[in-house]
Amino acid sequence: MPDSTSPDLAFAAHDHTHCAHDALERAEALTKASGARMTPVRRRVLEILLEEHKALGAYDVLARLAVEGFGNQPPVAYRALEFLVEQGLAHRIQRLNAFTACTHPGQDHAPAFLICRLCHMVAEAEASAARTALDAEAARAGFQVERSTIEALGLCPNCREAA
Amino acid sequence: MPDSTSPDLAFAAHDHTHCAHDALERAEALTKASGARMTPVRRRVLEILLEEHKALGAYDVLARLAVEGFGNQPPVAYRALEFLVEQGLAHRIQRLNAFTACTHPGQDHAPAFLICRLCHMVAEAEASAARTALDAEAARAGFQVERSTIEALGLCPNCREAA
DNA sequence: TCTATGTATGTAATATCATAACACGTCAAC
DNA sequence: GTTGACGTGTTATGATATTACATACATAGA
Ligand SMILES: [Zn+2]
Ligand SMILES: [Zn+2]
Ligand SMILES: [Zn+2]
Ligand SMILES: [Zn+2]
Repeated sequence: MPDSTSPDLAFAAHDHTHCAHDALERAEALTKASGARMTPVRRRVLEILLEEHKALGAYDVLARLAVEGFGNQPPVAYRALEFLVEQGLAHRIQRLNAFTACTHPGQDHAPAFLICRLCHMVAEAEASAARTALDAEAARAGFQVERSTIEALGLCPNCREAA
Repeated sequence: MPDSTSPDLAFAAHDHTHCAHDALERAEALTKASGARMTPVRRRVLEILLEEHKALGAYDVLARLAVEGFGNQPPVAYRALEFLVEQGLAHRIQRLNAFTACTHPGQDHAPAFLICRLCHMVAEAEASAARTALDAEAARAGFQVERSTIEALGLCPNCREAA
């Protein structure tokens, strides 16, 4: 996302090769800067997630890794995914038990996710207004929010038009 | 919730026996009115969920059912839970892969959930403001929201005070 | 009443998602 | 060159969820 006021690019036609390549470069730079180690497995998992704006299950990722000569046991995938999530390079989608590459690495953010129920594309959306409303409502009950999950299921612009 | 402007009772000290009994009665009335069949398994599952303001996994529910002479295979629990969710008598908490009894059956609602990370209590909170913000942000991306999940993890008033 | 129909329940088998525990390899610090 | 931190690989297991099929039960016609 170029800035916090324009909608996410994921659903729009775009040069995805560039989009993915760019995200990977930013990831390399970020990990280098933070001292985190971007190893071959981790890089490859990120590349796999970046292939499409969709969410992949850990076992889908694992299958891809396995045929490429990496380990083929679940922890191999889960650990790399966990690393990416910790580094803010990927997100976990609770609703799908799956993971998606972050489209704005480096911008500290807690987005909402827009999940198309037809084509399964996933986009990030600005969630600060929704979070503010949620935190306020929680506060009325004396509850202190630490993290929140905001995920929407529906129709992306493309599938909506097709229907 | 007495009305949509007061916070959820779940975290507050209250006569829970009455709270649960009342919810069960409303559930009976609602299903009767709608023609849905409140069978023994389904009623028992709702009673189990109503015992506490917490979320229970399907297998926890199943274990309880099994010792009481109901079936002891997963579909027994999952089907009853699915029924209750469809009827608006229970909710699924995505973050926990678990289910909780609805505290306002009959009021058509799509609440947010407040999940205490210490005592594991779950309360419902009014989510319309957050949803409105989310829908608006989604619309900017051309996305049409059909359902959304809003769940907050944090500290309930009791645990917050204790800490 | 009998029987047809839809719905609920029970069960077996399997699929899917996730983690614990331990062994081994690499690399940098000392 | 030993130590310690970290990453990877593997085994085993645990946790969550669904498919498929058989059986029981309610209720509505005939
Ligand atoms: Zn992101
Ligand atoms: Zn779509
Ligand atoms: Zn109560
Ligand atoms: Zn608490």
